[in-house]
Amino acid sequence: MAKTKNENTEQQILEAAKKVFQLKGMDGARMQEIADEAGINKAMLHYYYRSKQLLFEAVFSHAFAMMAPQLNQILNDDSSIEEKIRHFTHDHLSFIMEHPYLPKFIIQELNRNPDFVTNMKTKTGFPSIEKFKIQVAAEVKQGILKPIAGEQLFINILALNIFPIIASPMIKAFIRADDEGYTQLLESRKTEVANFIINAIKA
Amino acid sequence: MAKTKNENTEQQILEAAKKVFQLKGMDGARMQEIADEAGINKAMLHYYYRSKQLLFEAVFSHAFAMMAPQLNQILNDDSSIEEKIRHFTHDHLSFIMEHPYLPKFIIQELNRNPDFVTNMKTKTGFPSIEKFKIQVAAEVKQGILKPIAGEQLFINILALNIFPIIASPMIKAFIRADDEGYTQLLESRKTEVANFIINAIKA
DNA sequence: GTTTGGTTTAACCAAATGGTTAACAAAGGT
DNA sequence: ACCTTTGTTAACCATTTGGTTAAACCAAAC
Repeated sequence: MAKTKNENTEQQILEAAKKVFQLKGMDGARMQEIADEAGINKAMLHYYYRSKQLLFEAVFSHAFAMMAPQLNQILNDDSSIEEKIRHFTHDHLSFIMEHPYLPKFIIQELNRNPDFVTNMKTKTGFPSIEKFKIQVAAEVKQGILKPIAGEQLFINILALNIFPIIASPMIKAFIRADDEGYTQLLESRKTEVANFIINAIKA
Repeated sequence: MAKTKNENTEQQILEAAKKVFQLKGMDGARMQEIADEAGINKAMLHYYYRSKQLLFEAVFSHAFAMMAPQLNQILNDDSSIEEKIRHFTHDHLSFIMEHPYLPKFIIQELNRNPDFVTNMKTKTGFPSIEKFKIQVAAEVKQGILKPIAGEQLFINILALNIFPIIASPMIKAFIRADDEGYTQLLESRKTEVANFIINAIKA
């Protein structure tokens, strides 16, 4: 059997599909463009992935799988809330600065088809917020933190980290920054966001 | 001239286009669907708006025009930073809770075509952050606020308000809330977000 | 060296898409 | 009454879209 090229091709298709889907979204992506990007015939896409929908789901799952472990870091780690916040904001912002299309893509496509999240929840490794909520409640009771619900704190952390990435074109316009200036602004946030949050919640 | 229906029709088209474009985005929207939604013939869309692109731009401008005044409230009002934050977070979150598709739509389409923001910047009424920056610097110097750059504070305010709306499907999944539970969570944020921010920055 | 079975290609297809056209209807102005 | 302008419709059009097919290709098994 001819196996020389095949493992390669399937991977090449996935890489090309990631590129195109994450840049243009499901609706804006064209199978022909993915084929061109992969340097192969359009029929090959269907040979390996049957349909646009299935190829898209492969890409989406892959993208989601890259984000999930990051979240588990803050949700299920054993350090204190303050330590978690300092580590997570820094690491996570560094990560999405290098993959800005990941959160854009996931959030956009989840808005397009909210039912999609149902599939995700069944998958193993889907982040659970339970432990984090208990920990926050405990530290509030101990007087370490000002009263706050774990959900709200979690949302705030994500918001402060992710929003500047997904809304970058709009924010760039507001603050009149070029790409370099904006990168520098984000660079500052790697430490400033943690200070901001901790000031907000520390008793 | 036949005017009986016309003023009506053009508006009906715009309303239908808003609905469809804001729900599905430029790429996902179909001219036929907009025509159906408006209860008219597809040719009428082109009669009044020439092309999909121009109809889309009409919708986008309209959407942006609804958001801009809200931002000018926090950027150019004359009250103190603390007062601004309390008023803005409450009013703005109330507003986007009633129009959740507005920020989703604007951010999604700005990511699809970042050059689009250039057109917006030239329009009158495009929010400027200058006054806000000066005010923040002044209050920091007076010792009212902890040191923070105006841009960063502005980003944080927007992030805490807007992110929970645009990422709602994802967050709903994380915190395992149904629609009602999520609405309640957002309802709390109308006052909690202001407290959070003010705790973070007040000296 | 021929068979074998996965791989790759070019040509093809039906459906959908944005857009156009030509005819028609309604309304005013003269 | 007649003509012009504006609004509306149904039929049509070229192109693009995701998807299919049948034949060619090619490395290995026999």
